[in-house]
Amino acid sequence: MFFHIDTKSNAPLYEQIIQQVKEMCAKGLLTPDERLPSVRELSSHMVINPNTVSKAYQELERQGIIVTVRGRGTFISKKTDRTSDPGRLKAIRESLKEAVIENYYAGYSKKELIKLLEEVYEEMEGKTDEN
Amino acid sequence: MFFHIDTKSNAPLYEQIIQQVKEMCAKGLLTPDERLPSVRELSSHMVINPNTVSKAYQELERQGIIVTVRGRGTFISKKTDRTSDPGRLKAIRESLKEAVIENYYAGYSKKELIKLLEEVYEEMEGKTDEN
DNA sequence: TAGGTGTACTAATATCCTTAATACACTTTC
DNA sequence: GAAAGTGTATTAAGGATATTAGTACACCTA
Repeated sequence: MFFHIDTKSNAPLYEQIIQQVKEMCAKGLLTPDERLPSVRELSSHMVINPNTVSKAYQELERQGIIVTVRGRGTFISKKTDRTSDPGRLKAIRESLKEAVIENYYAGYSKKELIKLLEEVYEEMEGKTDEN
Repeated sequence: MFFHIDTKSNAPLYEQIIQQVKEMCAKGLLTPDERLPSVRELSSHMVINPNTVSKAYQELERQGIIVTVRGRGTFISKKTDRTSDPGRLKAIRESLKEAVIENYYAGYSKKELIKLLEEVYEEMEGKTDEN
């Protein structure tokens, strides 16, 4: 239930934590109301500063991913549909756009790119085959 | 044939230039052997430092997107298939993974995500409908 | 009360981004 | 050859961000 640091990455530590929490939620490895490690616990385990962990948790709360309760800890939020949130849609399109550009330079076809997306999707969802 | 700065973005100026050059190549708005604006020309037009433009061009050359010729200028490289380049494939998967995670929070289905990818793809390629 | 929670604050350091000014090597044109 | 245009290299400075360190506070639970 902890995270790992990629020292080769240019991404800040607090963003690496954010990314991994979101990824684990999407994968179902973290479920609503589940408790995250405390700030001090996680910081000492990752050998980083408590402030850095706190910064990550605060940003996750700002995004609605987690909820913090003073004196008790931080917990995964209940998932609410946000299909009407234009910001989320824009973020998806932005990521897909980057993928399409990289795909252009890689030289794969449109079909192959879609197949790749399906692969990544199934790795994430654990091969549930609805829709 | 110039680029625009998004002051709201946290992305560094030189990365915004890189992104836009790659996007224009993928869209076919920049073609092989076409000449880019000179470092001084672009920097004065964008009202930024020549060093910043130079940094963007050097990174683009490192990625094989452009070629610089001393005393002549910088030009778009000929496109070569890189389907065997594992780095490119990894970059694509990474972008797709981010899209899938965002898609999880947005609450769209797998079908809808694939449809979104097709939309973005066609916006890029100008609706050529092969494969 | 004791120990665990998240939070706030100030200070210091390191790294990155950007600008500035100058100089050099190369190519093309006249 | 001279002039003007190319990309590049260098040093210096300022600003923003990321990270660490140390301390203190407010809250909850046992």
